[in-house]
Amino acid sequence: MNNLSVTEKFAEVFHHAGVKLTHQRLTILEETMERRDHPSAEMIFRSVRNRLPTVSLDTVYRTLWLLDDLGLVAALAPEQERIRFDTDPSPHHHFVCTRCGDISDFTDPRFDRLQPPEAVESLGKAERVQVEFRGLCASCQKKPVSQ
Amino acid sequence: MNNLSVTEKFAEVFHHAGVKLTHQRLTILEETMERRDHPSAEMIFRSVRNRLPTVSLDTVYRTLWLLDDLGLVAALAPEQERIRFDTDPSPHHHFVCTRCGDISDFTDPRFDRLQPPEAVESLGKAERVQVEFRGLCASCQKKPVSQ
DNA sequence: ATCCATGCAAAGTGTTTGCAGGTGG
DNA sequence: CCACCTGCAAACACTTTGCATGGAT
Repeated sequence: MNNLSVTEKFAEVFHHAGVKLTHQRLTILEETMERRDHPSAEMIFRSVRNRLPTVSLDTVYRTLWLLDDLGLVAALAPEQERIRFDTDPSPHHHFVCTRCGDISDFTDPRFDRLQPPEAVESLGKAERVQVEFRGLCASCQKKPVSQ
Repeated sequence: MNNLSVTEKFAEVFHHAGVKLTHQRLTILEETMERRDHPSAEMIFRSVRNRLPTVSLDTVYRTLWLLDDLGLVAALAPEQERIRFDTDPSPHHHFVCTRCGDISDFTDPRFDRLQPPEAVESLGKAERVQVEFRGLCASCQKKPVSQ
């Protein structure tokens, strides 16, 4: 019964946003939500294809960005963003704008001293810690609706 | 005199790594280190081109990855890594392997409650915080020298 | 003199877009 | 039934690679 209510919740989110819940989208959503790694579009594409052999990669991309818009998944980099380099070797932290992708630095000694919890010890050897706040940057807040 | 010693320090790092400090590399390094934004390869390419009109984009790429290897800059995504999606809507944090790029989740209520310092308030409206530990994951530690 | 690095061009990869036909609400 | 969505293919953008020349130690 939990399954049912989860699907219903999805349906409601879709309905509220005024987008159609096609069976491609539902399949992509299901395959996506059941993962606990951090899959690329390609990885999701492969698992969706097992259930829906005719689905296309571009539909997976479009659907993932849709889910990102709806807040059901979180993209780990803003759309169309390419690799960037951090040129500041001293310890600092980031504020990332979820709309324009701009990354700003700030410093806070409290954060520099954060120690990895036990859970991390088993994952690997932590050499560096960085705190990331995400939200709308000042300049994107000023133009609320514009693209 | 500080300028001089900084350049000397670079020269020493290069020498110690057994790579040549060509004037292309020095120019790229200088243009890179003087930025405090988070430039893409293309952005660095444009500023280097002002001083060195014949430099090619692929040299900039190769040099940036070299600087990353030397620890002089930090790439904000592992090499060849494409966009990934976080499918877990609940609050959690990341351990990122700097070699293979694998992202693992862990939870820690202490981190969920971190408040943005004043410096962040002026940058934008923080909606979410995520702590990221970086280092070698357990499986990469086991194969220390491998490709 | 030798090896490494560069520039060029082409290939490669991941991602987006235009369009015609199909489908959900 | 109409607008939205899909699949296909082509376009696109960013990044990497092969190779021959040039340059540094």
